[in-house]
Amino acid sequence: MVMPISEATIRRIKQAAEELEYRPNAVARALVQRRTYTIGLFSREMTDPHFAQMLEYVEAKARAMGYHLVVSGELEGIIGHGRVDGIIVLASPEDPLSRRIGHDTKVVYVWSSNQQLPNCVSWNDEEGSYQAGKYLVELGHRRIAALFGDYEESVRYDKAEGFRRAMKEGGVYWREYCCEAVTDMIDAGYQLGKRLLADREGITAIFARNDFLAVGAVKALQQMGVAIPHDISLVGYADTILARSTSPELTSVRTPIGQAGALAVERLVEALEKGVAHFPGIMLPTSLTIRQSCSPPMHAQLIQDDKCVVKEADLNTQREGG
Amino acid sequence: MVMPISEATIRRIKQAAEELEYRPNAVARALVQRRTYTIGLFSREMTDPHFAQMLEYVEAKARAMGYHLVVSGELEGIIGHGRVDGIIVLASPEDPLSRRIGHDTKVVYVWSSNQQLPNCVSWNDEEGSYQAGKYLVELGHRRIAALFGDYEESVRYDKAEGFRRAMKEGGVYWREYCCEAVTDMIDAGYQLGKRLLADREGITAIFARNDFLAVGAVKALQQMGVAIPHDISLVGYADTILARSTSPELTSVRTPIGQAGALAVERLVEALEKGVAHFPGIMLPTSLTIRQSCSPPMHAQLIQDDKCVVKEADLNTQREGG
DNA sequence: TTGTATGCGTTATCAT
DNA sequence: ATGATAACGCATACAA
Repeated sequence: MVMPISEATIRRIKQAAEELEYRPNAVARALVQRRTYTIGLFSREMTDPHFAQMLEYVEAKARAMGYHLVVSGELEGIIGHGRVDGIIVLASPEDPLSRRIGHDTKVVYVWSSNQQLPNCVSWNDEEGSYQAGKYLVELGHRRIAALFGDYEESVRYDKAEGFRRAMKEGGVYWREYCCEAVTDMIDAGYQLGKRLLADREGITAIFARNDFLAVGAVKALQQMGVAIPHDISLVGYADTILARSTSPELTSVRTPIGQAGALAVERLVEALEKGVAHFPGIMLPTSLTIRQSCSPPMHAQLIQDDKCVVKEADLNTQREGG
Repeated sequence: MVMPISEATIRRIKQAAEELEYRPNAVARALVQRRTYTIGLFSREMTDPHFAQMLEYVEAKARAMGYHLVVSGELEGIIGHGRVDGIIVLASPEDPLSRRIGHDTKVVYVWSSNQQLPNCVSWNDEEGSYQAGKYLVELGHRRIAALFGDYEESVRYDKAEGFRRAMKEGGVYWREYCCEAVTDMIDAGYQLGKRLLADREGITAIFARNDFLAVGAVKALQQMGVAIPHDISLVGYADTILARSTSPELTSVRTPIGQAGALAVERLVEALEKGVAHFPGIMLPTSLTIRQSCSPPMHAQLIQDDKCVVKEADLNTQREGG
């Protein structure tokens, strides 16, 4: 039974604590309370601007809720040792990596998904890519390229599917550009951009799977004297600082990663403090941050009909800029 | 006295531990050992690509040394509660903020400084800026602008001084561009770039205090049809991903922030495990990452100076590469 | 070699 | 309303 404590006593205690500069030892408290008030954040890529954006929100929200944040690039280090009360995992619950998390560990996943996954705060990259593709189609583009980079990354498939859906729905011609073993995304974008121009397919718009590829493509286009968006429009993905670094600045699909991170903290803490075992999952909308890298296709004469017949002369004109 | 333990016993114990899936409780260990094997990382700006680059190294090094990493944007949260064994502070030891750290807290600072400060892993932004300035002077530039952004940030002064030293030493004309209350560095760079062009002072090279300002300046230059580096050369600072995002890619002063972070972890752990109270401080060299945003001033007719007469023919030859 | 007691700093319980 | 005491899970020192 909890007894009320007199005002005077409270003051006295606080006074003494202040004078002695007493700070309760968090470790001892954690031991007896079985609560560390610490949450773990796992991520494979800390250098990614996308991650940095999220980290800021997660740290701020965790702090606001009275929790500390330990960051790690290795799962084993933070789980199973009573070091953290729960973890936020920047990976899909369906990722093989997630199998290494015991069912006793409270965890919230933050990742892209095309469906609501339990204990997962997500957004839909399929939808985001669809939005990008649809936007280009609605601007009037009839020959569109997608820069996907390497084949490996699983996230690519969602994006590829969304993009394809928009292309099919619009009934336009499209072409996908990939390459193997990408070590440098910007350079990959540059190489693919050059290949795209060399192919002379009369492409008037490009969708890039991420801002790195988009930025690389911008290099290729500008180097060949192709004007953005006049000659070719371009959409990036993730809306990182990179999208603001080119001129013109890039229209880019914005993923709600910051908000997702903050929500993940909220849900995790809720699970921790209210004993909620699972939550149904949250799907956050993606959006398109429209900047200056897209316009309707300006070479009206290039476009004869839906099938898009390109005149040789115009192509040459287009290449003169270099 | 330590007694040797038989091989058989060790195996037996390990076997049992494995079978029972025993994982020692880190909190209880921390309590009795008075060691949490956790270090704190304090930083004000987690979104900065500069920070992201450092985080990766700090986390990796800490993990490699058997330590965990808690990240916080607030100092008070991580110190004085026995939560961490020591902290790495991304600020100068001379920063007012550093006064809030008790002398009982093991701390290593990571920050720019023009002198070796105790318990501080640093690099010299004065030197870095000098290198950038000197590089431009040696390329033959005689009218150089510096983009400093806002007046407030203290780090600016080191950079300003280094730049000025190079200008004075080279005996060239220079001009500094600042603005007040910067909210968006890229935009500030853009605004300052436009102002610079409007001033029509015959500037042939620009030094920017950071990559954000540089990227903004690139926008302004390209928008006004000024060719980089043909008409104006440009040097950024920090060598972040932004420096690789423009075309041409930016020559940028590289600060050894990753290495500094790793070293900070090493020194901190050393202090923790060997009881080293202080270390004299480490000064790491800055360098210049040379890309394609700088060249000798190409407007030969503009430059009467005998130190740098460029022939028109050479200019044309040199431009072919682009 | 192996078992056992004590303490780490706090919270929670019980008795006063 | 307050003081004493037992856990929390582990490491260590000491006894067996």
